[in-house]
Amino acid sequence: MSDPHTETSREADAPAEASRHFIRQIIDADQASGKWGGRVHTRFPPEPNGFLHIGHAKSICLNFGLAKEFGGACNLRFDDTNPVKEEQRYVDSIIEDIRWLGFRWEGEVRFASDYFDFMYECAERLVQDGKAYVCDQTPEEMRKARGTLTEPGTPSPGRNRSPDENLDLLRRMRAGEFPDGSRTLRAKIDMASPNIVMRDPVMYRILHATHHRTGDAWPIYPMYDFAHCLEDSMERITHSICTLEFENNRPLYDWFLDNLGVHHPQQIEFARLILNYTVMSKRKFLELVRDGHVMGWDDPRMPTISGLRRRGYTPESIRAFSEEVGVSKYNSTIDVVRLENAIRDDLNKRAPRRMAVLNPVKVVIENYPEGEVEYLDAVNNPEDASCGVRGVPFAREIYIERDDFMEDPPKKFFRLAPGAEVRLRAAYWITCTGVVKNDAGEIVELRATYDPQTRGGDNPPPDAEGKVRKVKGTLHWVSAQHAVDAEVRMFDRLFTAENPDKRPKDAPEDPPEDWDYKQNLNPESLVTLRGCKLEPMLAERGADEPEWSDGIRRFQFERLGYFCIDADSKPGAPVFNRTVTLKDSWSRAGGK
RNA sequence: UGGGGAUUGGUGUAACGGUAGCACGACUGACUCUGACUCAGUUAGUAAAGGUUCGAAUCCUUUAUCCCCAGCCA
Repeated sequence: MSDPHTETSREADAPAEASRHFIRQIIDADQASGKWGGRVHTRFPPEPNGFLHIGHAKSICLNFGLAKEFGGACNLRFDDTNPVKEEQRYVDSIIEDIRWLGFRWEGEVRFASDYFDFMYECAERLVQDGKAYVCDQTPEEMRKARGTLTEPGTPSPGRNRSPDENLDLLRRMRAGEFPDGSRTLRAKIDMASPNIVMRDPVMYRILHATHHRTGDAWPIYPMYDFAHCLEDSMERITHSICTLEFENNRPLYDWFLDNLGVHHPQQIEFARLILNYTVMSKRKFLELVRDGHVMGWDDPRMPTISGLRRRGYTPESIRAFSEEVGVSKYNSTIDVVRLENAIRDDLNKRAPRRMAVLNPVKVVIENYPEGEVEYLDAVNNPEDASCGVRGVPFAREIYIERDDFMEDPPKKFFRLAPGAEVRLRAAYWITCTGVVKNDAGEIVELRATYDPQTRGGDNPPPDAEGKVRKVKGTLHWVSAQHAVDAEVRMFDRLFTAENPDKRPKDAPEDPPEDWDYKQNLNPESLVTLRGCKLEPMLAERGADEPEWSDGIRRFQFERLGYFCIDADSKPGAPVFNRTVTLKDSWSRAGGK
């Protein structure tokens, strides 16, 4: 039962040593004062109008994580108050993503639409109390009457209607008597408030739309500000955690809750996650998918949870990342290398090593007997001895990486070159003895000799003077006759600019409307390699290959990076996705 | 120009009137059958100016900069 994956997942969270960020401190204080009777009840309230992204993952980890940490509970509740934008398929994908991230919610999945009756009752009560009224203004009229940031608004004519008249009108709205957009129900607060949110906000709008759950039962739908606080209240949420932009709305929630005299959760705002080299809005995701810049919402280049999953990210790495970036009210930008680092860190410990040659060049080992094959033991994971070894076939003809050979190498090039000796990982030391080129001058084959005394990659015995020969470089390789062909998709960041939304200074001036973030798309974000050569173990699941909790098979291709098997794979035609490269101080130093 | 938030090394985040710490990055070096991992070391910060105090990142005043709000979206 002690499979290495559950162990790692426990380590990945480690809230005990985690920093006491400001929300933890608030809860600490509440627990100390007994404010909620020791209760901690949070919720994650997505709108089912798109796929979840890494920013949501941070919120999910926060809400579910806090509940777990304080022995409380966290609800999953869909904020489905706008039927024209919401769909069941989004509900399904969101549920899948949260489960995949490893979180379980309290009770059943909840929906704002479950509370529509209650919300409506609340609305009638506010009308009866003279605190809400039906407004007949058109959207344009309402906008003009709202005033500006510096000027107060002017009251709607409907503002002084009697409660009885308002109640009658509201009931007729609810009965479906009026066309879309003809009337609204508004809270009677303060048209001169410096906080525009408080200038008689709309509570209900008329919308004859079919809702994905309530069907045609309702011709009116509550607005977010009115609905959301009541949903939290209904569920007796203690800590209602949301992003910074809702800070302005908090006084309005307070107003609704206090005037209704219902359970009043504490709202706490934190800064949403911003990552560089990517975009993070549903509108842009939709656009990238629609225009074919990516293959879909789950394209491995997308920062969606489904995209990261397909890319090969593990739930553990995303949870660790979320914890590591912290929680504050400062609008900071996180470097994507932090995310890449999180997945490297996890996969380094857990991913079995395999050898794969992506850009192959053949090497013929001239002094190795023709027709002979031997199986050499290769370590599956140097980080975890319990993973054991596997047999890798070796023969006279092998493939190595084209980049691992240079005819005229610079200093400090530890790989293969004419006359140079290198180690083949887990196999023999070879020395390059020749280069075969075609008429175009391209290298088509390398010739080499091997040293039988280095079998397994070991150092050869000392020579007559007691000196031991050494090599600096170790190359990965694959036996030509045993190699399995594969397609490998090399993903890179989707945008070349740190902030894709920012117009570069050298962008053409006119017409300025012509420029948008898509100009920053990275044309090389996907490079598909075909005819890659894999060691045979990669073609089938080996006995020594661990089972991943989500069924996705992930590997380290030695010296290259981490890769996973894509769902596009077919029997005999495997497709791998590159999750992330290994850190490479050679190329960083300008080696390549 | 109204209101609401925010500002600590390159990046992110602690310190809550008493030694500015941690992580990531970068740079050195060690180790190495992955130029990976690991290990050791170096680097660099309180937005500005005043004030209170024995003592200020922390309290006060002023300034600067950034973010959010004028949907019948959430």
